[in-house]
Amino acid sequence: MAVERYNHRVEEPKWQSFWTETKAFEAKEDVTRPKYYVLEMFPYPSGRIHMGHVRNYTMGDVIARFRKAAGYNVLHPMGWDAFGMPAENAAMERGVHPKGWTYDNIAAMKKQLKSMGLALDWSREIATCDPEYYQHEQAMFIDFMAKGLVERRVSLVNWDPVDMTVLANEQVIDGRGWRSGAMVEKRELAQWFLKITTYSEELLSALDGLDNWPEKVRLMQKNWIGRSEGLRFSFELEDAQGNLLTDRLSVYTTRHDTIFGASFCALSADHPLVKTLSDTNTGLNDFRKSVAALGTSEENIEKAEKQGHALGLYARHPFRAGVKLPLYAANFVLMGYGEGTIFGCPGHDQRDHDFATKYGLPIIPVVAPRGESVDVSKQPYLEKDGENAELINSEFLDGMSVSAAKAEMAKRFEASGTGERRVNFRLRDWGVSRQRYWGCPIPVIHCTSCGIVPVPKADLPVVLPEDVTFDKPGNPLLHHPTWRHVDCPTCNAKAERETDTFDTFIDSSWYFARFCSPHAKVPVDPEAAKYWMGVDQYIGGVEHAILHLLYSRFYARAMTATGHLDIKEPFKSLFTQGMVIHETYKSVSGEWVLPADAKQEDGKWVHVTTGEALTVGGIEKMSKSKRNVIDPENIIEAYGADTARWFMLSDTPPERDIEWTSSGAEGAYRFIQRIWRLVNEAAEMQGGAADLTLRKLTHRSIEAVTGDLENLRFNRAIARIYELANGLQAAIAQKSIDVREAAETLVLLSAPMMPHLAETSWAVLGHKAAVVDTAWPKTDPALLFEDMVTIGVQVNGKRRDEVSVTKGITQAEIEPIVMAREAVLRSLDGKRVKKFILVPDRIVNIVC
RNA sequence: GUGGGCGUGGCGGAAUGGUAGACGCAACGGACUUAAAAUCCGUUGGGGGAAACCCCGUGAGGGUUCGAGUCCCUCCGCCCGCACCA
Repeated sequence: MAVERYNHRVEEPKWQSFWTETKAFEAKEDVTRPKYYVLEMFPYPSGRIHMGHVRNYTMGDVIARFRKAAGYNVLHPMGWDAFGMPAENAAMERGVHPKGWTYDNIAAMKKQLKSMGLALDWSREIATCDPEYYQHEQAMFIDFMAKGLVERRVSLVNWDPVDMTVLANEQVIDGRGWRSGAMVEKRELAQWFLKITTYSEELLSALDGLDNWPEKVRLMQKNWIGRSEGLRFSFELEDAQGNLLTDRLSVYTTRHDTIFGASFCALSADHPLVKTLSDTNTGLNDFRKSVAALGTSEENIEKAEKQGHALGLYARHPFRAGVKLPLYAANFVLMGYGEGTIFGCPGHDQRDHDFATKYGLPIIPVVAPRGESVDVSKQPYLEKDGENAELINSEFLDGMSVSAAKAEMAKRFEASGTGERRVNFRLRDWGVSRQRYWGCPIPVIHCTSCGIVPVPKADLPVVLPEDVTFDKPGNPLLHHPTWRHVDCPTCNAKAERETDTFDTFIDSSWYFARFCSPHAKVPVDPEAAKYWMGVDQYIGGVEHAILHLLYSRFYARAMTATGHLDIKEPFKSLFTQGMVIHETYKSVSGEWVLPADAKQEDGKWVHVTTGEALTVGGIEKMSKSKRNVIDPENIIEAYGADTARWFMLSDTPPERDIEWTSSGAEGAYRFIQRIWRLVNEAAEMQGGAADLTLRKLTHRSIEAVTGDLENLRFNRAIARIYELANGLQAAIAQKSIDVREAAETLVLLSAPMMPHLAETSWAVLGHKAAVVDTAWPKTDPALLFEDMVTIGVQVNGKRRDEVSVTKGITQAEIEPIVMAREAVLRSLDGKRVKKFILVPDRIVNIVC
């Protein structure tokens, strides 16, 4: 009798309601049980989920369900990264209020996430735009201030002219704003900074302990922090007439060994000395402007020639009396690094070489391969360390290795008090002021007599006013008629609120900690955090490798320093999943065409309805502009959440990009129907004989799937489940085998991936308890043991035969068996055996 | 430029230095059906052969090893990060 098809439209909502009603995934602290905290990067409430969300949250969900079944007390929460520019853009474009827009989006996306059947603890839901949440952010900021982790200073900032706000260095990509894509300008503004550089050294060294982070992410953070060990020292300066000036020129270098090869000094166009000189030097002033106009984008840097402008001043060589190094303002020296100055050693640095060649400056070799000569006239010699190079033309350094010369030079500068060893970092402090409305208000007040006054904690939260307008550019908070006018908490005089809001990356830098105690009156309840933190498995996109993941590591330290947390590394294990990609097509006129409208005809791609020729545009990340987006809601409606989940996990390893294909989705759907048929057939079968082959397959499957899920190898786990299903199907066909264990195991092993089908199937198999309350299956070691093993037989490394032998067979035992094999004798062809190699239970290789 | 990753059938991809291509998709052949869909059975890296079986094969070339997709060297190609960092 044919079984009715599995109807996801009935079954999926049914089980989703069941899980909600039974509070199946609500987490409670229980110190008697091991905890497991699994977290996916929470979404920005854009309004609809996309396939990237489906993939991300499916992976986390499989881990959560698997760990729960395996006996862990699982915390798997969800929330909303709800502040940010798109809400304001919607307000400006459509006249809706950011708050209403955001909460509508949250409601819509929550409904969609629920339709995925995620094992989430919704009782812990948080939204960062909720004063319940951001009041704690404000309180912690005040604590950070007291701890010296906050600074307000006027600085050159990255100004995004489209979003009309400041961006952090991390948010400027190729000279453009990470969100708007507009060329970033430099502006001087008073800004709030979080002193992330306090932890430069620690954020770097602690990366070594993050064993379960991708090497790639650790390297990216390492390069971003950018530690270098060098020497800072200063030159005496003189004017064109040789008069000693009172100012000295401070430089930072990592190549102090090459000081005798110095032939010029270069200063950033933004260096204070250059600025001062340019006030009375129009040529220099023009040069400064041309450098500023060039920008720092990738193309510009590649094209830009080294350019300098002589300052008419000279630095006195510290070890060679009478040697004078001309000073230049140069376009390749950055003000933001070191001292904003360098001494140029053209013989051993590519940029310095370019510059010296252009301006006819001396190129003096001071390092050479040991015992050899070197020609640096055409290109610099770049040996930086090792013992195979020696110093030359360098007086007291001659003959030393590079490292020995550095040490000697550092010693001499330190002895004379004109320099010191210095560790330098590329990492800058985190500018967090944003001139936006839809963000967390910065809880300070500006008073003309008291200066900066933090808002007293009793007055928190500083709530965003809702009656704002978006009719003019800039910050609506600044335009609000009354909000910013307050009395100074200290002297009661008229004062003004800070109208900047926080960078939204602050919101996401501690939400994982808030999930431990989302309703606590303090930012984080210490007992709850002690139990749940850190996150055992964090999953998200690699695009957050630096921004979010570095800020969060800083925040954990800052919160620990202020007593809000007691853990320095928030994410024990990190996994960065690949993107969801899909084919693209373009019409002759250059418009993107929906993949559904493209078809192949005589090997050429044409439009389904118009017949117009199409070009294949490659398989790319799903994006609206390329019209290659597949809406998860449609897929879930048509095929069900289990199909979407199964597809996302099948075939492609989770760290790689996965291509969405309709055939793949249909394949997943067919497999669901197939399991359904197998389960129903198995449920109807009575008795039958135990079959050792099936039982061994069953237990090997448990073993393999368990290991694969522990290691996030979802695609392999799925391949194992297919094998078990194939074995079960073959056994059912025989009609005389007891298939119950195999069928039940199939259901339980696939349950983390296809939870709805698993629940229905489990009930069909006669179980009263739900799968979510059922333990992960256990292996029987006796069934994992194989007494026979098939071993390949090679002759001179080529496979010629295979033999089935008892496991653990010795060479003495197997040799006569193998040497009697016809295929082996034929391959040997009468030649004498030189060597007989047995790798136990693996392979035999006969060398002749 | 620099740091990292990757290169395996028509496709996605398996493979602790030990029988390359598990598993899936697609394709093809067959069964069932009036027919189609669904389902089931089978074939599917290339070449040779009636078959047994043989030869070739993991980007290219070399090396280490009894044995290399895996380790080492050189080269080619693709992808990602950073980018004038002194």
